[in-house]
Amino acid sequence: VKIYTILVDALCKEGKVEDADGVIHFMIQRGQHPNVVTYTSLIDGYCLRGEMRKAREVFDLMGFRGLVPSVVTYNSLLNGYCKNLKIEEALLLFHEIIKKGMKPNVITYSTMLQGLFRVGRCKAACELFNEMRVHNQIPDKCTCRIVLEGLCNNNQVDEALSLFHLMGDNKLNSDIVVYNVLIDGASKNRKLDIARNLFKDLVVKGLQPNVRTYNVMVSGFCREGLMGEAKELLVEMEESGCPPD
RNA sequence: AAACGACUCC
Repeated sequence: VKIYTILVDALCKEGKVEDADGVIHFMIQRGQHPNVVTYTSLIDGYCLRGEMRKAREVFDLMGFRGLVPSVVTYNSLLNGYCKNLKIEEALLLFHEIIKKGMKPNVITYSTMLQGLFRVGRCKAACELFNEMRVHNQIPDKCTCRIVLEGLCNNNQVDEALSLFHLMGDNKLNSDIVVYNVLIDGASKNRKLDIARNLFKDLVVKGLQPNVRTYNVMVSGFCREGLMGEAKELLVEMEESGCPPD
């Protein structure tokens, strides 16, 4: 079952969901019954393609077959709803997890947070962000990135920055991805001065800008028509051993 | 642990 499941998962990740479904039928014929992990992989496959109806069918089918969805199963389906902006379904599912007596984990919360931010429901997102600590789910780097990006995408760069500073002296400060998120957020909100400061700041902290950092800065400059500065950065990329892609 | 969340452009 394990080896078949690995196959199902790999096929799903390549978008070959119908092949994966075929493998599952084959498994059943052979008396090798798919388990929760197998079905979860298939659900994730459908979600990645935005086929939420099919994903839901598989989810329900699991139930009929007497399998109990795990928190990962819920997370996969939740992610599908969030990515496809079906926020009401996502919220329903989120509450269903709790009703079933399961414990949402940090990934559940992060996924839900991202969904709320994507539809512009910042207030609800921030409340959820507070609520997760109450339930002893400690936000990790990934959660923080989602929240900061969510704020930036909703024209709340200043709030994102003060939150970033509040989060202070932990691992976030040495996370280049967080800087990428903030720099991109600032420049998209036409606050290039802030972006420039963040860029300086990360260098001061001894962080190495990566290709994405530069891409974000360069497009920021271009957006404002500052082609000179954009070119300077391209040169800097070559010099610092990080050639443009 | 065989399954889930994160950064630019596309």
